[in-house]
Amino acid sequence: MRTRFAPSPSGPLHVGGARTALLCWAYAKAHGGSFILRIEDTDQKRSSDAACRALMQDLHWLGIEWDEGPEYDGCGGGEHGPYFASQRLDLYHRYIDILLEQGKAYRAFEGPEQLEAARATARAEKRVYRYDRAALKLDGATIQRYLDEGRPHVVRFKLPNDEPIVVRDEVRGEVTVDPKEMDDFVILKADGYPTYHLAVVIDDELMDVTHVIRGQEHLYNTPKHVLLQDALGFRRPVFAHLSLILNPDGSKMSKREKAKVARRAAKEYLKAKSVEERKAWIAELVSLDKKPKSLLTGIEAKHKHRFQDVDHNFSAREFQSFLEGDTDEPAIAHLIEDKLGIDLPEVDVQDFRLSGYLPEVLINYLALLGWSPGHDIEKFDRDFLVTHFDLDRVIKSNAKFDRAKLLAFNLDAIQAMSPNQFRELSYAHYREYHPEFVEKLSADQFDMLALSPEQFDMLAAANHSRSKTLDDTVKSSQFFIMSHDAIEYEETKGVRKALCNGDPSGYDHLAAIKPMLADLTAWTKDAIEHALNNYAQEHADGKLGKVAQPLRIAVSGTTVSPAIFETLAILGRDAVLNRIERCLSNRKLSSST
RNA sequence: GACCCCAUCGUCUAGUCAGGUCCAGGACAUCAGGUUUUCAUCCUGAAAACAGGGGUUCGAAUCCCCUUGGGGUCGCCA
Repeated sequence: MRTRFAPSPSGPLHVGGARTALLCWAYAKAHGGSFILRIEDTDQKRSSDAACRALMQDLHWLGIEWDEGPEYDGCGGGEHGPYFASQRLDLYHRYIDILLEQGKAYRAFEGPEQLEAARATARAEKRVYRYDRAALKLDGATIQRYLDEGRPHVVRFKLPNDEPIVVRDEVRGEVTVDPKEMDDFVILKADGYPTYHLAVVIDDELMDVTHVIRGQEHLYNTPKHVLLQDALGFRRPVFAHLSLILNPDGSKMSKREKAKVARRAAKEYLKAKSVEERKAWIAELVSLDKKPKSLLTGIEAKHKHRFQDVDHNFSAREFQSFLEGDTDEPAIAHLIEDKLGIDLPEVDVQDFRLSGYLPEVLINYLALLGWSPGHDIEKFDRDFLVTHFDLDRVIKSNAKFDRAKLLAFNLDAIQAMSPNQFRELSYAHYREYHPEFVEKLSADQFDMLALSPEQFDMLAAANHSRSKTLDDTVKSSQFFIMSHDAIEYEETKGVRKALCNGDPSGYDHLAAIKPMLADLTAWTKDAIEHALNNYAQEHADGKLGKVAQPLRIAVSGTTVSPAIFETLAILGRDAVLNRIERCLSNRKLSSST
């Protein structure tokens, strides 16, 4: 048995697509069959090589390996190629000719504008638009004349009769469709490319695909495919239509979700700004977008790893229309994300990869979102999927994507790692997606740090238990790599309480601890721990919190950091003393005002 | 709007096909306690659902019908 995933390479791989691919793969593997990747690049305008590569990268990252298809890092190959629809044009035309000859299809000369006008009229009259078969009534001489003139035209499939079409679907049972609900659909476009319907039917037949597993949005296409298969004398594969993945608000999961969040943040940010400031800000974003991605640094560097359809080069006007909600262009949303330092909801596989989710966790969660193994089992790996997956437990209803649950799964997986594993994965992640972080860690106060040394081990270890994603450390460790001057002390209740309350106050403790730390013979975690514990015992009723919190604030500016002993050890003595001093002088500043 | 699909805690689901063992089980989220040098973890506990209405049946979350709600499709996109 053979399954296939047949995406169009027109954008990043969406989690919905990833799940379809996953379940196709799992089904094939569970039944000892082959899984095929076929690129359905029949839309010349929207397809791109970059998108295709990105797609394969994402599938590969997820561990969904195709036995046949385009070759990529050990995947692909096979005897049924080519695996790009765009390279199979002659094949499609062969079948088009047959259909034409047998009168099962016909040429139609209406242009897109003409059809759109007819649709608009139908809409205005509250009618359902169906193609009126005008071209079918053309006589042979006219058709010949049009062809001689070189008029652009499409080929339409002629619906054979009025018999209801019954499609057997493995998850939904029998689905019956009245042909009156359909019309003579286009199978060959004016540019000579087939439509999806024709390509998919021919490719599935020629590639011996036995099981078609795809999203529910294709359910309504199935009768068309079945009709085509019958007309061409092809066998009918088994069909299974998966339910959809929805946003938390119930809408179909899409780029809209990102746009919504980015738009809200941008509006919030721009709210208090003057017209001039707004213009300047937008101009800056526009220029940022124009920069070649390879030159971006720092937080902008994330762009490099995020595949986007094209280099857009937005104008200020396009930006405006995004803000007004007229477009949901993800590239603009990401520009805002990077500029404002906000987090957009992940919807594409690459988003999750960049956010530091583990592929095996995403796979687990995605599988669970369309299938259930029963027996209250919900944590499982690839092998389990392959041994247990079957179509009979595929879920019929749509599911909302719950990022909180995914995060919880990711946390569990990270906590289950050995310290070594976590360190290695973290480092690989930083190097790939946060090179500036690694760079700074190895410079500045950490001049001793290169690749594996204790300092980094300590940082990883100190963050392991508090990480939900591989990215968490980067986010929460910024204070490590900041220059001392850049540390700003938060003006929050917690900070004030820890620093000012009590007698002695946090400031007093800091002042007392500073010389003690300066005199420490060895700057190690154990030595620091020993000294601070002793101090707390003698001067703070044994309450470590009394000294840990002021220290934490002094070195990080906030009340949150890894465990204090480790934090100080990683930071190094000079940095710690320097920052304590800064914090203390800040006291003088605030008390004088 | 037309056609089609779907319907158990806030969310994902088990249970539905073979009606009783289900005053409905698990997970995430939430809330309350506890552990902890902060955050995050971790531990304990609580609250939380068979969409509504009709049937069928001794008996229905499970079968049938209607209503309601949600989703999909209606492209020379896939």
